[in-house]
Amino acid sequence: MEEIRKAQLIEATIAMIHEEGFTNASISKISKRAGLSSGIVAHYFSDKSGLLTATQQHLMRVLGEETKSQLLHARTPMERLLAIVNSNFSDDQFKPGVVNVWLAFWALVPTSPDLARLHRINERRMQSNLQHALKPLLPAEKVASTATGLAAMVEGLWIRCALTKGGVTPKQAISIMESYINSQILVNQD
Amino acid sequence: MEEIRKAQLIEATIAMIHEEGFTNASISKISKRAGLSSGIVAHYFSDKSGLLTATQQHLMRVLGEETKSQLLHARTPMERLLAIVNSNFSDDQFKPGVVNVWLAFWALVPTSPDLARLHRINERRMQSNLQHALKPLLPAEKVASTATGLAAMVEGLWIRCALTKGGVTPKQAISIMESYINSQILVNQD
DNA sequence: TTATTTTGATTGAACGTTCAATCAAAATAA
DNA sequence: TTATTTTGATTGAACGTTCAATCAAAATAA
Repeated sequence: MEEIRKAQLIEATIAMIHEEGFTNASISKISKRAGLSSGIVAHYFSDKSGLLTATQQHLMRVLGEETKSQLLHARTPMERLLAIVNSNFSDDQFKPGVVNVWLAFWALVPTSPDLARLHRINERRMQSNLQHALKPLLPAEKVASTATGLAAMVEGLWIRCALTKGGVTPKQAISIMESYINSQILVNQD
Repeated sequence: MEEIRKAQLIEATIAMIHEEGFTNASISKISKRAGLSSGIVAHYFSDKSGLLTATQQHLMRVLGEETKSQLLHARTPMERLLAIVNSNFSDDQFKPGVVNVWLAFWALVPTSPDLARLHRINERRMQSNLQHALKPLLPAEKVASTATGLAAMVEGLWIRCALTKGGVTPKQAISIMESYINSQILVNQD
């Protein structure tokens, strides 16, 4: 029961943030949308910020599982890199509700220790995944900085895909990142 | 008088968003911080969203002037590229208030047509600046995509510098972007 | 004087939180 | 079995607070 309710409320939170924006997603609207009463949020998440933290945690878990599942089928280092990149640009990651929650999340990181913690976890996981995949492809001293550059590109291109309709498509974004990876490998081999 | 007051209020907005976060920056706190009364905001900006739009516009103008000024001293195409990159990573761009306003700005773009407009303007200016600088360095068909990739890296690395203390430094960020530029040039020349 | 700027009290809506009350289901007792 | 007790999920009204917006009045400038 508890897990069902939590899932309902998290889903309703994403939907409301999508429909009315982060600022207008109130507890009463969210709970009504979930078909539940307003008091239930306090019962399961103690307060509003608990609900928002849980919602972001949920999105990070979804992304993490998508990455893990794509990594399963990857055989070569290059396939592993593309698996990581692709999982960040899957359709799931561009559902409008998801986009708005991630953007609100970043905006709240500077003032919420809980969210700052989540942010750090997410960044480290990405960095570690990329470094592991890059290790066989680059000289040791280039691995970390290239991983950081690629992680930044993932973030920056994702934001552009998400915010600018009529701008870069996920397909173009992936090709730009492939070009970055390939040129870094090419330049560093000899 | 009007310009003085507007500047005071914008500065107070940035300060309050820094000190208490975007969510808690109310009109009364902002105006008190500026040493003025609460009604004055409506007088000069018509409403709160007008004040926020003007604040973001101000930050974009500051960044634009920083870029323009750095471009003045650039002689070669490569110097022009680095001027653009450097202006995005100057100390001014990492003042905590400035960081929080930019992050809140992105979060509000999906629900505010005014801010979406500002966002598009900013993105186009960056893209155009980068393309102009890259044109002499790359084959024509590579210019646009490399500019997009570089713009994304600027954004992504800036977020990392801003949000993750103890993470990437602006200096490292710039070196990562230089490496991207150089490898793209090298790979594409023959 | 007249026009402009500024104040700050006031309004009313919206919000997050709290909590006593409800109720179906499960556990226990007879 | 049937009756009673207990649990825990859930409700929804009430509370105090905060907020953006309004506006008449005061202050200031021209």
